[in-house]
Amino acid sequence: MGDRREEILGAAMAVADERGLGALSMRAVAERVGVTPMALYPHVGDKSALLDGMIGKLLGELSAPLDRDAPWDDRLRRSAYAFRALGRDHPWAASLLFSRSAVSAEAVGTIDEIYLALLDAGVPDSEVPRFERMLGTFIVGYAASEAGGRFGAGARNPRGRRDEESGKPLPGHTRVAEWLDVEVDWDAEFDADLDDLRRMIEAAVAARSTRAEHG
Amino acid sequence: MGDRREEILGAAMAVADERGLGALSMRAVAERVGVTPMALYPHVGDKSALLDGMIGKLLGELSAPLDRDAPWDDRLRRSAYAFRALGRDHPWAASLLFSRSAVSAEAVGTIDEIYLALLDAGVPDSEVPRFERMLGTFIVGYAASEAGGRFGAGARNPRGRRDEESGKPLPGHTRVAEWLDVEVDWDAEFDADLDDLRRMIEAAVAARSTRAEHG
DNA sequence: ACCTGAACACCGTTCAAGT
DNA sequence: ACCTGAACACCGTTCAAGT
Repeated sequence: MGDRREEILGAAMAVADERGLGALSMRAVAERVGVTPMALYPHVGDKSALLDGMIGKLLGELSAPLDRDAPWDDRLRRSAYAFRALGRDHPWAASLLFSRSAVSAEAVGTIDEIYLALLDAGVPDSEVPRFERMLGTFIVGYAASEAGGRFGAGARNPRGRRDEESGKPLPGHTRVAEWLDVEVDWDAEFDADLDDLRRMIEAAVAARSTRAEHG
Repeated sequence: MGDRREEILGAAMAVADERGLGALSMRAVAERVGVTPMALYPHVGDKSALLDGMIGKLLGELSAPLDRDAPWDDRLRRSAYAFRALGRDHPWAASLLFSRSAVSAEAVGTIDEIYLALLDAGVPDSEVPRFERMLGTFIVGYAASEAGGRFGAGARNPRGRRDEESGKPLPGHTRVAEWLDVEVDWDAEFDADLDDLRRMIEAAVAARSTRAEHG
């Protein structure tokens, strides 16, 4: 039934993996399936729906590692890793994750894991959705930055202390110049960011309980 | 000289603003300028270069509000607002910000403001670039989520306590269910997120100075 | 129910030619 | 130096027709 659909989505993902999102045409997918372009439409809808289907399938395969006995921050970290790995294995997905809110529909299992981790951390119920959105924004953003090239090498350090074109002085760049030329370990940076976010969550919990005591 | 180029980039931005990125074709831009499609190429390069030029121009216009006497967190907040406003006024830009590392080249003034704010906050020089990337990832991600629909309404709360398709239980969703149906004030959420990030920065500074005392 | 083939209205980009 | 016009190799999607 949805068998052919699954085959088509798989073919589309393979095309995107191998040749990029720009080469993903209905015609290319059809050729890979061994069928005429028009034969795709009854199964996956038009191209926009095909893209939705692709990220849906991808997120559905994102297995949430249970292990509910592990500490909340380990579980959170594991979910973050899984997401980033997904963006690394399928760069075309990173940009799509922002535009298709279908995200939530299929990633609902992973989002539930994050809710549970935040609850275990002591985040009040009312704040859990916001923190999930915040962490999700950062994690998806990090994956998209890597995949898309926002963390471009070298481009960050304008040679010298002023912007070449405008001649405007750049005192901030000057002060941290020595740290702009170092090669960045993106795995380590992601870890450091997650550490800071974990501490942020702990601090939010602590602030809340302090307020409760004095209130 | 670059006069015509500027005119073309302006026309391209107008087309994208009015009719979306999907309707941005070389032909549409050319028509708006009152010229043949091929006349664009010497001035802005091919379509990929045109897109680079568009976000370059946009980011160049992002005026960094100086006011260097204001507290560091106010300045940081103002930069964050400016960026989000940009994504709101030009939704097509949000997705492009991840893929084009040209970002940094033109936004270098704003990045310098953020460096200075972080330095004033007491962040050690070596950590400033990482925190800037982290904040930038979140801010651009937030703008992209809004523009692209990742923060989709309603889709977040699977009706009931289980995923309809798989039948898997969703205990996290169940516990926070009442907070998933409330209408979100995205301005307030952005403010709350920035507050938490500010506290995160303060905590990082405090942790560092404590370590220095005991070391 | 599922697929094909021809056709339509678009693309980005090339090339040779015009002034 | 700057632009045009015709052409090429693509797109997504329609429609009527085939089995």
